[in-house]
Amino acid sequence: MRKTKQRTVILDELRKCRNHPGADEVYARVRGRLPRISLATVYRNLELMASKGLIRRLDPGAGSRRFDPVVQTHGHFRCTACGRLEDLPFALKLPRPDRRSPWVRARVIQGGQAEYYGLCPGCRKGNRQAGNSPAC
Amino acid sequence: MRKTKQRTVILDELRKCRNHPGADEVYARVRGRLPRISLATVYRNLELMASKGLIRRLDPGAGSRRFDPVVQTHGHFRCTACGRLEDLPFALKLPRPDRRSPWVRARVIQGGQAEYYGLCPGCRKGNRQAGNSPAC
DNA sequence: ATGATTGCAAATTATTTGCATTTTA
DNA sequence: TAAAATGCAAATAATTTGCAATCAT
Repeated sequence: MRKTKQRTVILDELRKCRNHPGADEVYARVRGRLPRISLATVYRNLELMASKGLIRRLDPGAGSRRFDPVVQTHGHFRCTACGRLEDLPFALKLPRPDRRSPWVRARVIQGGQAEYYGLCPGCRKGNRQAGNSPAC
Repeated sequence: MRKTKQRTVILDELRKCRNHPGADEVYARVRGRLPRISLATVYRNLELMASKGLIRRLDPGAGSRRFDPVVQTHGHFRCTACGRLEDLPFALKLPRPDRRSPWVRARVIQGGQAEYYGLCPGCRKGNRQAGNSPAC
């Protein structure tokens, strides 16, 4: 991974941000220092740095918004290779935020969700293609 | 909320799915029973039912993929009104999955993440617009 | 009858890709 | 000087919206 001006500034701006910004916001900030940078470069570098473990990508790596018929809170497992999302076979609950805390009192906590990620049985074995067995 | 054939079938198909499908997959399944349904109807109904608490929407409600300069696992809080994503001011860690479990042994668990969601201080007070104070 | 809901098509938004041109190591 | 990275524009995806027609209450 070569050191480029763009990469350096993107990482630097992201680090200055308390925001967990999206690519569009990083782009806006970086443009203040590198007016000729392109949005594609920002996308490419964020993904690259995330894949190298230099930064962290939140939200699903690919695909679309998912829906769950089960409303009750429960944990999930997401395959980073094929995108499959499944229920955990064991209970996983987040601690209820302490209502005494000023931070908590300043907002309305409606709920929470947690997920593990990694490779599902199929992708672990090598056939790591998106859309592995739709399995309904 | 009126009872329509489309709505009924969408919910029914979602419930038959162990998949946590996206709108596109629900659409594909529903079309088997209602060939003339439109994708827009599927999107509208999934969002509507989620807003009514009939089903659950996973993944961010709006906006784009987010990045975090801090690689170390930590929890987040997401505002459902303005989309703001912030770090929790307290530690939140998921239990390490039990390696004895066959389910766990069948996959590679790379990590996990957890978030609470609700209303941030600004949106709680009523000025619930997307993009409230970029705050960097 | 009235307002909610639909289908369709077009519009947005988010992200990715092809390719000729730099740039870094 | 070869491979990697960039900018630009065009291509995909994913999601939303306007609107006239239809349906549920």
